[in-house]
Amino acid sequence: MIRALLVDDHQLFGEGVRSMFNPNDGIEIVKITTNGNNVPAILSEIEVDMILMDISMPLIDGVGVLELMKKNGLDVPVLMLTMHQDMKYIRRTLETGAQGYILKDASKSELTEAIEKVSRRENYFHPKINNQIFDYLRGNKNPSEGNLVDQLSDREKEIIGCIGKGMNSKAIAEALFISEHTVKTHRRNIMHKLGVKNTAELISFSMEKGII
Amino acid sequence: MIRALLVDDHQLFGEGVRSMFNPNDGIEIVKITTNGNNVPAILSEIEVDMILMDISMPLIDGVGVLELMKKNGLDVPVLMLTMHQDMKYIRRTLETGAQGYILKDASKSELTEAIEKVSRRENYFHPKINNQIFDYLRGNKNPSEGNLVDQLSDREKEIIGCIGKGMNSKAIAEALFISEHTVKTHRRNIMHKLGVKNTAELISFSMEKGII
DNA sequence: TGGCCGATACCTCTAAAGTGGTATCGTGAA
DNA sequence: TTCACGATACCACTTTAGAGGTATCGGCCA
Repeated sequence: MIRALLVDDHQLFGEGVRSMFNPNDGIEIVKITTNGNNVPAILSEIEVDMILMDISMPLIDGVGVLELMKKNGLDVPVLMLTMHQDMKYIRRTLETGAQGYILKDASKSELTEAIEKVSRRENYFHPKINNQIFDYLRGNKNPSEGNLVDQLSDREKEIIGCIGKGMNSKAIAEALFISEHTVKTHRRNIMHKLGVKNTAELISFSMEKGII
Repeated sequence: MIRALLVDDHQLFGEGVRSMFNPNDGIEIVKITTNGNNVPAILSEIEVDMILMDISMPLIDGVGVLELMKKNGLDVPVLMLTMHQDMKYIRRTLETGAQGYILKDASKSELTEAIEKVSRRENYFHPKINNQIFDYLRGNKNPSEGNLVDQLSDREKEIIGCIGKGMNSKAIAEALFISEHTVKTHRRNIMHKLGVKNTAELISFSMEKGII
């Protein structure tokens, strides 16, 4: 019997997955938490063979929980649960070292297979995200290609956020304690990186990609 | 026993919800489909008391399915399943006439209550979305306040769409066969109606509200 | 029929965005 | 220890957006 901890902020999804497995599946969700910050505490109390973890959560995201676990020296294999919208994070999470990735629209049999593999510390990647993995590996060899969004620095994303709020370059400069010139340079670099012509396209692109 | 049809592109979520209900809950998911286009065909084959429907789906979204049902004269109460990200669509879907709305992070008991109410053709609104509903109703009674979006004419929405694509006033003018002056007047009127300062805020507001 | 409003159009002027450069500094990777 | 890169800063210039007006025309509704 594989004992699994489920970390997901969607109660409905969590309880659904739990009741999906019956004893003869060889898998049991022994605990569900909606707050990733509780993971270290839970792991010190109960023993699990693997963790099923949602990537996008409000309080702390899946990557954050992974980092938290690393910091506390907790070594439990993790299967990340992602939605299509999270695809953009996959590269980030690959570096943090999850054991596998599966899409939330996978079937029960796929999930079962994934849980089994991950609990044995084998890697599992859902077929649909293979392209992302491939892009990532290729991107490492040739960073000039690949994901536009990941080319943005944190500062640049911060600037985009300000622009989206309707702030002009001067207001952004004052808010971030930098010169207006610097803000304009950032804007230019951002637009160049994302391949957009103007502010309107920048914002609509950024919102579509989930940068803001 | 309430017989329900579940429409959701996330297989895992669907199967999870299905196995969450056992016979003594009084609810049974008799069928799951990941493609909303199949709903009319399914309804002609099997009889259900209500439909649980995800809003955001790739092939056809929840609102589209509702419209499709209306067109085919199918009158089955629908409970919409929404995620936080879908909140912006709620106003749009209210007009299409779903019977209730529940968030995907609701608990099993909340879902049970919602399904029971909707199957009896009572309305159910999850507490977290009450504000949205309230805004909507207030907007209807007093159009000068509240609902900013509905003050926009179709032409104005069309202009917003063009701006979001990164087109400047000149390009929009050429595309719509009108003068650049006219486009600028529209832009000004739109910004005034929505109470935004600049293009960036216009686009981010419009995308949040689901205008584009 | 008279008034309201949306779509159209024009003028002028200022502010802001966008484009072309260059350059320094610190940090982290090769 | 170079070398690359992100964050910072500045200059000069063109284009566009934004704000102030005014005005015509056609449809809809009371």
